[in-house]
Amino acid sequence: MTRPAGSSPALDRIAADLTLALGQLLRRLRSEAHPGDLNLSQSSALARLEREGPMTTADLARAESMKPQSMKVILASLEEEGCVERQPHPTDGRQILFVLTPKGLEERRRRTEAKRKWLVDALGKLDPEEIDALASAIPLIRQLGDS
Amino acid sequence: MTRPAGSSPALDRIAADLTLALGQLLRRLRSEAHPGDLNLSQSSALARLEREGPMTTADLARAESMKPQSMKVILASLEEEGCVERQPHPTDGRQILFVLTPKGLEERRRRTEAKRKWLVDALGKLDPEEIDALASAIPLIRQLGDS
DNA sequence: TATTGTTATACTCTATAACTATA
DNA sequence: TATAGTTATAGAGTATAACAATA
Repeated sequence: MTRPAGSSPALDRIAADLTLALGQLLRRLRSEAHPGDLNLSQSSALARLEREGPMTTADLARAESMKPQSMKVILASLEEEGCVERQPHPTDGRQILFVLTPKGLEERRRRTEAKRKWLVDALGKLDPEEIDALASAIPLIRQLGDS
Repeated sequence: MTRPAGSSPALDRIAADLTLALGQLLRRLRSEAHPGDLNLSQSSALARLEREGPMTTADLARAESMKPQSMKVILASLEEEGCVERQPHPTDGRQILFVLTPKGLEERRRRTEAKRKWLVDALGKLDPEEIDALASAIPLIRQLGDS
């Protein structure tokens, strides 16, 4: 937006700067959460179940760059609160599909509200072109995470 | 870049998408670290000392959105490895300034290398315009974190 | 008394290792 | 035997609370 294409600093520098900016924003976001709010991993898992439909622990773990044992803990907490439910796998008796419940959909909205509100306020302080530049970068960040 | 200004989706949607994308990239980055590598908080603290010069625990904690007690743990680990050193405050006997050492500079480079390399590779898969769009967004992400 | 830093303790998130059950 | 899931345990990272020292 503000800089012509081709004049990008070296990838090295971008990588370092992105890492630092990312870490800081995440710590800041976490510090804005209310007690009882969902953490990033929980809301990310719910969001993925909403986007992609029922998934197994192992598939969710892979998608979220986690070990299955770690994802199990997250799913157990979500299950206990009624945000997800188990569903037997149609053909493979070993596998268990997890499904997002209507309550899960609602809880995700409600218990990420404080972080969302803080971030929306922070975004509101940017210029429209800056917001647009940031919005354009989001799919790219997601693409990096999927690499 | 690819979308004219003014057509941004609601800030709400941007906030939610950004949060998810950041969380995923963070988990992915962490999973690429080698044993013994610095974590995001440690390297971020070192980077800040490099940029801004000697700082106190309390100032660093504020800047990094942490409690002073938490920052103390991070500084203690860095001090033990010789990455930072204490320096008495010239006028206030209560305060202790932390200074980046030459070794700290070198360790930060060396022990963030795996994460950096993975991210540089991932960036390399993007188009030049996409890299440029991402680079433009980094100062904005940093600005959000400072809000 | 207000502020800087420290100590002690606990909680959250994620990992490794060992085990069970189905394929 | 390979794979999905579970259980148990441990580690990293950060928080809260109580304390000490200087201002």
